[in-house]
Order: sequence, then structure tokens, then C-alpha cells
Amino acid sequence: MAADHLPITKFEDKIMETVKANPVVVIIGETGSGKSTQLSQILHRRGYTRSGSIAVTQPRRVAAVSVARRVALELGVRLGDEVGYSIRFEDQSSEKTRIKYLTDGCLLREILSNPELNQYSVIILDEAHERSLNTDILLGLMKRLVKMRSSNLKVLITSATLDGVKVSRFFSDCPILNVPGTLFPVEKLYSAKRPASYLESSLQTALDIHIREPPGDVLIFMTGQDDIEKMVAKLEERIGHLEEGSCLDAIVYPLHGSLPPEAQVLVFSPAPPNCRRFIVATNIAETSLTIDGIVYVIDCGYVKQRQYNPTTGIYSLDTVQISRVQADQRAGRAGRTRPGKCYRLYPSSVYLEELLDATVPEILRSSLAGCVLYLKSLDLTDIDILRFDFLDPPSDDSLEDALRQLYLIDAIDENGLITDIGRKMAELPLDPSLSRTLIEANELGCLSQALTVAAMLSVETTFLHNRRKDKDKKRKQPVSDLPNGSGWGDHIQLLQIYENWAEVGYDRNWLIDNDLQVRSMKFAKDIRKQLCQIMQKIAKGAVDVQSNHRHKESRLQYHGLRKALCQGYGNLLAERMIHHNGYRTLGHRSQLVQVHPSSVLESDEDGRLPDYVVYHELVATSRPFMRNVCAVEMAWVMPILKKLEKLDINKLSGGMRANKVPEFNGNPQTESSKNEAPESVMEPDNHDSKIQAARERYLARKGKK
DNA sequence: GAGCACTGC
Repeated sequence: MAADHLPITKFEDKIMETVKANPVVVIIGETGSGKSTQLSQILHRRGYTRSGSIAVTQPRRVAAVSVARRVALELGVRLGDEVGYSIRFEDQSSEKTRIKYLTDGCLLREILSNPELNQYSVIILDEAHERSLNTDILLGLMKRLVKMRSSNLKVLITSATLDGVKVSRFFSDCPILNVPGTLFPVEKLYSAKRPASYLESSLQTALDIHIREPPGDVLIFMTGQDDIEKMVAKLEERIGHLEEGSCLDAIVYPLHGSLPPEAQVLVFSPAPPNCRRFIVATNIAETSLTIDGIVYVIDCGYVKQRQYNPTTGIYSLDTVQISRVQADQRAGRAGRTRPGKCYRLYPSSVYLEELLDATVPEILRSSLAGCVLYLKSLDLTDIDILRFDFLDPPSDDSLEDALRQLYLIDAIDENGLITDIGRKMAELPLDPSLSRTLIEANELGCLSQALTVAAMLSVETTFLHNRRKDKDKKRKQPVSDLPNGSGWGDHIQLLQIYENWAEVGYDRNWLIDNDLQVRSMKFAKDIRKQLCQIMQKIAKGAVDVQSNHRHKESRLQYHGLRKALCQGYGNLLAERMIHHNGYRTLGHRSQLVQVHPSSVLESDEDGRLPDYVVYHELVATSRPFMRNVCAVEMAWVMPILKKLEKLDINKLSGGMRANKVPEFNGNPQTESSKNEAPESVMEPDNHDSKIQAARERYLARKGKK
């Protein structure tokens, strides 16, 4: 249990000296340095927990729990006493807790009720290089907090490969400490040129390794489920054709997020003797899951990334080149147990000249409505929210988009000030539209139903069907007899599904029979419970969270619920075109869109879809689609359109536009011909000029250091 | 009439 062998313990004195003299310290610690488990213990030993406790944030739930367990074990204390953790739905901490591990999202929630975090003497932001949206918000908040609490707060920012200089500069040139890790060397091998098909190329490389290289498992990074399934099949086939006894046995595992947990666990079972394991994975194996025994890594150089375009409101999932940080992270997976090799299926010139230093941070790729609402609810009086000091500031387009959305759903007023409704919304751990829906539903007496819809939409992947590769395409009838939303659309269908499940006593088998994901449905149940509690708290008065079965008729019309949804999704409205079933969005910029073909929204006898709908999100695949739609009435839409007409972005943003700094106009990387991805990979991002522009601004800033 | 990288409150 002794941790003396960890490199970081040798640096204890140096770390303490630096922390004592500085309010903020950046610690660069490679994998295996022990920073996640040791740093908190060092500070604890040296008396930093006498006046308060230590918070250590993690971007992932499992990490928060497992690191806390480890530290409790090393200190010989019971988990939840001196050492604890706090994640959504699970608080294992108490009055006694001196070291608390929590997800970055949990710390943001704590800030809502205690903006100065007075209970903590030290805050450690771990794995900051991942640049999760929440960590980025925390970085900005910490910068303010150290100024306010300079006498009694220490902030440590730790990460693996983060650009330490950039973060140090952000925190007024604070010191940077480097702690070496215990990784073994990994030899990098590059392809002479980009392969025509990275799938074929990975396959060939995998077989070469299997035939020529000594024992050791192989981890192959691919972009998505489809490619993984193809790869697994081809690899098994080709290995089957190898001459018997010519090499080791082999076993091939797929690994991606949508596999059921039982299948994911398989990769952690030891290989049979004399057998080489091949693991074909998405970037889930880059950070979330660590597999022992990997000696060879094959890196295709691409990743799927979701991006939001603030001018159209459309999300897209693009296959893009990985960053150098990601490439190094992937390579590092080969050196955990002994020296390894990493086969990069691209030339070294690509690695050196084309790849971005670091992945574009999530904050530059997301809708910021929730983030802006959160910051507004903190009442940071001394600064303008739109000039909030982010490590990588989002574009004006993105911030203005967030303001427009928040205004349309009454979270802020025409001057950009947070409203009472907005404050309540910020308390709810939901997309702003869903928070707004709950508050409206409470007024209209259909909160119970709205809670269910919000919970179901929060988990997303409830359906397993559609995925079935049914060759019988003529069969138009739904495979199961799940409810169909009574024609009103997908929100209502989700409600009905949950209600049916509740009626059979939340029976697991009912879910399996109906091709629903057990894990996500249970998660929805937890979320619903949590939302229920929060609504009871913020609504003050009595809240009706029981189902309202008063009138059979009104239940089938779902009148109140649809009205609440219309109010909540006032920023996500669409109007049907006169002559066909296409829609145009009713927002800042109108967009031609269609109902996603998987929707259960029904047309009338004449084949016409409803005149007005609200949608959960716009997703661009082959075309822009509205995913999860609900029919609403024109009378409910009109007041929202009036609001839209009145909207004045200059007032909303408090004159932000007037003082705008000219945007960067350079164009360092538009030559895309070299960038073309091989077969089965889409054009790497940026058919979209706005996202491209965001990337370029980001690049330009990085280039200026 | 289409197709889903990964997290988190």
C-alpha cells in the first residue's frame, strides 16, 4: 500500500515549497506519476486540511470513485469518513471528510449554493488537459476565486500533457512543475503516405504484428461502431486463414460505448495462454478505459467529434483528424507494462505539421445556453458575463446564440438580465429548454408528465431497435407494440413508454421484450427522482408530481404537456412549408429542415404534418433533421414569435457588439486536398465555414504564443 | 425515409 515508489513522492518538498509561495500552481504529471492519488495526500500531510478540506475534480464518475477508494485504502480510513467522493446520485462524504473527489459537474453545482467554496482550502482540477466544458468553466471561476480568497485558497491544476505555458499565462504566469511518469518508451512507426483505406491498412498492420512480432496485445483505434464491426469480422476471417501453428492463437474484441456493459467487461478478462488479444476500439480506450497488457497500438489518426454551429443551430458528427495530444495519448497506451510500439497510419509530416497541438476544447464546439445561464445565475457582479475570462474564449456568434435562446425561453430579460424563471432553471441539471418546460408544466398541472419526458430525453439512447439490420425492409409495421405518442410526436412517445414500464412495476423483462436499454431506463428513473426533489425545493409550494389521470380525454390530447413543451422549446420552433412536409425553423436565422424519419409524428388524413412543431435538436447527417419533435398549436407559438420580433441582440448582450475586437481573418489551413480522408471516413469536418472559422481562430491564438 | 465518438449535472 506504500506509495513511496511513485515519482511524485520524490517531489514532495519542491511541490510544497511552490504551493506555499503561490496561490496557483500547474503540475504536469505524466501517466503513472501518481498525481491523482498522491497530491491530495501530500497536502493533507502538510497541514492543508486543518482550515478546510481538499476538493479534487475528475471529468468522469468512475475515476472519482476509484481514486477516492484508492486514497482511503492508502490512508487506512473508511470511505466516506476522512476520504470521500461525490458524484451525481451518490454522495459518499460527511462532516469528517478532508479529501473529497468529485466530478467537475458536481463542483459546479456546489458553487451554486456556496459561490466562494469556503469549505475548501485547496481545489485541485485534475485531468485539465481534457478540457471538458465543465473544467473550462471551473478554470475561469478559479481565476476569480483566487483573487477573492488569496489568503486562504490554493488552486492546483494538474494534467498529463496540457500546454502548461498557456494555463500558466492564464493564471498570471504561475509556476509550472513537471513530474515524470513511469511510462515505458513507445517506438512510433509512421506510414509513408496516408492509406487509401485506413480500414485495410489497419487490418494489414494488425496481421503483420501478429505474424512477426513477439507476444503482446494489440489495441486498434477506429472511429466508430460500423468500422469496428467490419474490422472485427475481417480480422477474425484473415487470422482464421493463417497456417495453423504458424503463430499464436488470437482473439478479437470490439470495444465501444454502445456495447452492453457485459460485452465491455470482456476486454478486462485475461487472455488464454498462448493467445494474442486484439482490441478494436473507439477513443473510449484513449482515456475512459485502461486495458492492461497492450504492447502494440494502431492509430488511424481520426476521431468522430460532435460540433455545434451557433449560426444555424445544427449539430453534426464529423470525422476529424486527431490532435497531437490525442496521438500521444493513444501511443502511451502501448507503454504501460513494458516498452511498446505505435503504428501511426499517417506520415510523420502529418503528425508534425497538420495535426492540431490539442483537441479543440469542448467549449468551442458546444451550444452555450446552459453555460451562460449558469454563469448568469452566479451574479458575478464585477464583470460582464460576455467577457468572462475563459482559457479559450468562445466566439461572439456562439455567445449571442446562447443569449437569444435564453431570452426566447424567458431565462433572461430583454436587457440580458437573469429572470426569476432563469434562476429556477439554473438549479435544474437539464438543458435550458427542458428546465423551462418543467417550470411551465408545474403551472399547467402536468409536472409529473414533464418530469418523465425530461428524464427520458436526458438519457437519449433508450431504443435498441432500428439498429437491427433487418433485411426485410418492406415491413413497415413497428417491430414491437410500443406506444406511438398518439401521433403527437416523440416526446409523448417517450412519456408513454416510461408510463407503460411504470405500470408493470418497472419490470426489467418488459424492457428486454421491448428492445429497450435496461441501463438507460434505470438511469432515467434516477434522474426523474432527482428532478422531482429539486422541483419540490425550488417551487416552494406544493408540487403535483403524481400522474394526472383525471380526464381520459385530456390525457390523450396531452394538451397541457404540449403547451409546456412549446413554452420550454420556444427557441426550437419550426413551421411547416405550405406545399409540402418540409419545415423552416423560426429562429434568428431560418433553416430548412425535415422531421427525422425515425420520428413517430403523424400526418393528418391529407398527409399533412402539423403546422407547428418544437424539436429537441437539429442534427445534420445527409441533411438537417429535427430529432425528437412534438406537435404544438399555432395559438401557443404566436406570443413567442412576437418576442422574437422584439429581440435586440445589442440590448441582450449589453453592448457587446459595439466594443467588439476585430476578429481574426487569416486563413492558415484552408488547403484541404491533402486532408482528404480515405474511404469510409467522411471529409474531415469543415464543409462548414463557421466551424472552420472557429478552428482557425483557435489555431491563430495558439500560434501567437 | 435514415444510421449514433465520448463525457457530465
